[in-house]
Amino acid sequence: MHIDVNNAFLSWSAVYYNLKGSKVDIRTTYAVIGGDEKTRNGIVLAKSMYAKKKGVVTGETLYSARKKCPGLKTYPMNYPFYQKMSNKLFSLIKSYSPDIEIASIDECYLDYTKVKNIYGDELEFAKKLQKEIYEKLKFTVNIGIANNKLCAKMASDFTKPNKIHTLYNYEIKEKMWPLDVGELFMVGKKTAEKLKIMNINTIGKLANTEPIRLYPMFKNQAKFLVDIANGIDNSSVDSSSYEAKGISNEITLEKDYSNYKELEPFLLALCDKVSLRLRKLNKSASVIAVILKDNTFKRRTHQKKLDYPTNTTDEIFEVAKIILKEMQNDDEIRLIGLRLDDLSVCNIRQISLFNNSLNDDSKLDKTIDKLKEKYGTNILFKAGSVKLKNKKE
DNA sequence: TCTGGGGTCCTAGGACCC
DNA sequence: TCTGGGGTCCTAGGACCC
Repeated sequence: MHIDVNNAFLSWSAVYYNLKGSKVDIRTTYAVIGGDEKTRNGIVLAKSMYAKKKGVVTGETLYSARKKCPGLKTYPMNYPFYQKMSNKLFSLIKSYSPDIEIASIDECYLDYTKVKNIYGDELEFAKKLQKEIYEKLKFTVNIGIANNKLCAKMASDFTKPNKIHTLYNYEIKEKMWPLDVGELFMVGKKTAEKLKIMNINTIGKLANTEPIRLYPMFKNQAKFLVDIANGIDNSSVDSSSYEAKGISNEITLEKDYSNYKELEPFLLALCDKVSLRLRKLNKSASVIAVILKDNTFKRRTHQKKLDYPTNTTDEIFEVAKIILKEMQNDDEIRLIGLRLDDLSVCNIRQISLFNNSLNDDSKLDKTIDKLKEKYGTNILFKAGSVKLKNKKE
């Protein structure tokens, strides 16, 4: 089964406002959860069914959404509350089976095969679960039931909200093949465009294409694409706890910068923020990457692999500065980001790359981390950095 | 008041090694 | 007398997801 929260951010904000005593349920109004336009974050993150009916789509600018839907109300994102609701949802589902794979903040897979002999018919169980989620947590979910994860995921997406759909192997032809090829999970915009050029417009058409025909355009992806169009997926529900492979933070700047020196304070703030997250995970990173987006929205990344993993703010910043310098050109920079990869639990201390002394920044970092935990992340920040707004810790 | 932020995985090319 | 084959690691970019 694939369990998916309907309009997650919007539903959860609706729950939040209702808990705060609001008489209005924003799910029944023309509403979106949107970024802040003043900080150049003005896009739609989630929409109500009403707004959707007016043609509002996720990812579009608030400006464009308002043109489609006059009177549209926008509400800010409340990530800490979303995380709480997410945890409650998964705890509830886990009370029936530990065999769940959390796919994102608002969706998970449940391996029902292993508990079917306890709870019985899957459709009946899904109905009960859906009802219980609504009664206890006050939001609706879609549930997809199928023989594998891919088909369950496809099924949960059929019609919304508050629906249960099945997509058993024998139903693939009838229920999935007529759909537009772009609807297929893992077929994004670019792939759909290429397939349509080849006159492959539906999932069914893709399912009945010889992989060899796709090979020139898709190389090793060819067989995969035909497989998923046939509903073939042998992956299992992986309930092992999630471990990040890399962590990053990025910020859209309040204006474009062409002077790279002026970007350094932002870079330092990012190093501070990401390395704090890294230390909270008790990990070190050995790949440091800087991400830049220019005013034409083109992204560039550069990275460096270190000889030893590190998690100190200063070391990461020193490397990041070098990378930033190497990336310098005439671009007008709109966004800057920092990513740490190749994470390990290795805590072996090395002699700092940039100081000849054996100074131990890790002690300083630890002390600062503790202060931040106690008094809030904004209590202390590096003199050379700028204050970042806390969106997501 | 134009266009977020956080992730994963794959590919292709170059350096380097034997 | 003219140029292999196999392998790893690193980097940059692109595709996908929510």
